[in-house]
Amino acid sequence: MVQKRKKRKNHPNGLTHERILDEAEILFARKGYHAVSIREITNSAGCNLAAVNYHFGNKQNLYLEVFRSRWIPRASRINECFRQSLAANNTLSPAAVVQSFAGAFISGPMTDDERKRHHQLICGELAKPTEAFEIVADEMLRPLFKILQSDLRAAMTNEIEEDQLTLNAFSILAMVLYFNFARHLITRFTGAEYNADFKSRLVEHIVKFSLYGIDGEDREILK
Amino acid sequence: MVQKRKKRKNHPNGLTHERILDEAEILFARKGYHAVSIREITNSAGCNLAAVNYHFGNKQNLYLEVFRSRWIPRASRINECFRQSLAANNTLSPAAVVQSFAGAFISGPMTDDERKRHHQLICGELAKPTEAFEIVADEMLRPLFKILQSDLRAAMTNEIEEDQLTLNAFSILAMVLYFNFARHLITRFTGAEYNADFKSRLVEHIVKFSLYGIDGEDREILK
DNA sequence: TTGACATTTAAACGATCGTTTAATACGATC
DNA sequence: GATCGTATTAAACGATCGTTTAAATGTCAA
Repeated sequence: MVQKRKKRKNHPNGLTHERILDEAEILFARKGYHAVSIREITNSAGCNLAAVNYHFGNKQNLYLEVFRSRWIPRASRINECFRQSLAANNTLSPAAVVQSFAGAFISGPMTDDERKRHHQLICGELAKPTEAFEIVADEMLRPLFKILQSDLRAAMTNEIEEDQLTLNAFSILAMVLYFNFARHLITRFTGAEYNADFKSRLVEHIVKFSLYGIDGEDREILK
Repeated sequence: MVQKRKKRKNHPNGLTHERILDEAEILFARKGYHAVSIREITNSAGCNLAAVNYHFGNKQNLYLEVFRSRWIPRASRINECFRQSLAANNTLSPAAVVQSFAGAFISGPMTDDERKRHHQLICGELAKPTEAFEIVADEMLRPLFKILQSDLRAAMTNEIEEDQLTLNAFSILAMVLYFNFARHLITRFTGAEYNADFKSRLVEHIVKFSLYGIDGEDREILK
């Protein structure tokens, strides 16, 4: 259960411990916790069935470890991307905040496969929360949400109530999550591919909609 | 498997066939398809294990029947509520469209338990789509979405491109679904109860945000 | 009342689940 | 090369899964 100093000459790609986490994430993201068996994971990882219980104790803990060692670090990269993208602007406008936020999630620093896995995992937790949701909410969502809120407040010219600001931030988050989340609903209804063009259109739309609502089209945006 | 003319004097509350559907919906909504066993359902329904396979063939088909006989009719009530709420206005404004739409989903014609079940079921399908998603998308979401789109177009004064209109409708749908969907995320971050007051605030917010974005607070809305 | 059909029941099926065990293989240290 | 702790393995555990079967029961029509 503990590895201190040893290395194995071992498997073609990486340590068993890591291979299990990789395959577990892929399968949990694709099919959900209960639809994946330990045997399925260990077969994909090319190791023995008992390896999961040896390295992670049990299935539930493997699932949590996927979030701790895979999901959270990737979420940090999104946050960092948001932060840097916002810092790149010399003026702090609401448009810049929303654009940086949406861009970090929709275009972001990840490959498409990574992003898909990432959102499918959080999606499963939003749908049927387990203990993993505690990790995600406390370590990622709440800090991110606070930052979005304070950045928005700092960027806005006119006064706004705290409750109103919170709801606005939720609405922005709603669109960002939804456009990742309900991706196959959107492609089904529009026929649009989720390529670079469409994603930048989405970001642009979210910015406009967040600033001016459904009539946002006609106005100037990036000041 | 077939019932033509018979009636049983039977069980305290209703026919076995219906009791199974009721309990199945509750459990599928609460825990998800794979986390619920047939034995759990039949125990809750107070009937024999084999009743599910007798009445519905198998577990998967019971799940689909929950959507066909429970979810879809309730979704139709939401659509009807939206339609009537919109017809109650004498003028067709974008605000009226969004308000009717959001109101139908968030306040709507259902009890809170019903609405929770309803959204948890669709939520599971959005997260990990099964065959049930085909039913939901074709019989409910697509028609509803078309209506929202055409109502929006009819209500708007200035010209707008079709693609832009589609994205606007998606954004409205995003907020409506999200504020039901991520309910426990919102209560966790805001501490607000989902009571009648908060729900009407949500509807009001969605209307304002959809019309004027994050700066919507200061302007006149319902003309 | 009897025959035909619908429904319910108890029991068992084989398959697969998560987990455990005990033996073996390996790698670093002495 | 012997030793010790780590890692991997094959095998089995009991539990539970979805499904099936065959018998019992209930209900209506004749």
